[in-house]
Amino acid sequence: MDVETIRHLLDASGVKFTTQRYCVMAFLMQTAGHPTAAEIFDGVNRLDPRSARATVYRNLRDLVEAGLVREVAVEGRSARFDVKGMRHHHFICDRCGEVEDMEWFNVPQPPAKFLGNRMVREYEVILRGLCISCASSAPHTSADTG
Amino acid sequence: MDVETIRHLLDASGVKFTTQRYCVMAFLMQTAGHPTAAEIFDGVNRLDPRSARATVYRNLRDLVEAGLVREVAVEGRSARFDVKGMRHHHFICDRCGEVEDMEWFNVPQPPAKFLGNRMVREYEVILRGLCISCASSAPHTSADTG
DNA sequence: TCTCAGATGAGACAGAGTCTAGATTGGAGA
DNA sequence: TCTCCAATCTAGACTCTGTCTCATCTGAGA
Repeated sequence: MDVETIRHLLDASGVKFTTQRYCVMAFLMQTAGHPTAAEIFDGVNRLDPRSARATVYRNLRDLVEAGLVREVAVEGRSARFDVKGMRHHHFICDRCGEVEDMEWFNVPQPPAKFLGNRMVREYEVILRGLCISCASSAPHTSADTG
Repeated sequence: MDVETIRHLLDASGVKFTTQRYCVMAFLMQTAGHPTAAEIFDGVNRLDPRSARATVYRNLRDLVEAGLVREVAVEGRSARFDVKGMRHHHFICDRCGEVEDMEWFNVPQPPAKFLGNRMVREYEVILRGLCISCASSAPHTSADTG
């Protein structure tokens, strides 16, 4: 992902372009999984050690607010982040904690009687269970998909 | 929720009954929302100041492991907990951060081609947007649910 | 009553995230 | 190019959340 593309993304979202923000966006775009803030801090500084921890956290928050980055809701102590690209659902492994993207499939809108006057901006499905590598090493049990 | 009911729940899950565990379960059962561990610690000690912080955290972890309590996946620094009762989805307010239960509605199983060899134990839908009270005080915008 | 495994309490410790004050950067205008 | 100023960054102290350790307590069974 080149500098100009990221510059345009930031401009379009009203976020000023800085080297540090570029590094965060570039790291997220080249990383397949859902890195924690600490991993992003490490990754950014491995390439070019110039971002303070506070800067990385502040920029992540700014990018989330601007809608360029998504904070993934998972149990556990540290926030995980995800560049907003293709829509997808998430699969969380019970055993290793890995968060995987699941290809998007349509989910019916919640019935209006349940929503009341809530305004829904987005939704996603979170699936839990055993990821492919943990499932292959686990004793066989029947899956409960509710 | 009386003592004997909770004692039976704990027994049935192989968790030894203690006063501290009773207090955590009772607090969760009488609390409508999704309290954080710190709120549970406060709540338990408001009723009967006898649980140390480590004990509350340890018991919450034990109860989650035993399947009596669910840790709710939300963004933010602190874990939120929920007694496992009726299945439900979750609605997270963008503005106030409140986590609300949404009555259960069926969601189609993810297509097998997306799942691969993953073993799904459970799933839930997480909706985001504005809760009823925030929506009523917000300027009207169209909801983007797609 | 005694024993012992498991649970608890107190507090030190570690990790994750926030805040603050001063320094730096970069765009606008002269 | 220089100066000004607002936005941003850095460093590190700080807070909050959660875990760990170890001495003590509890209660069930002998």
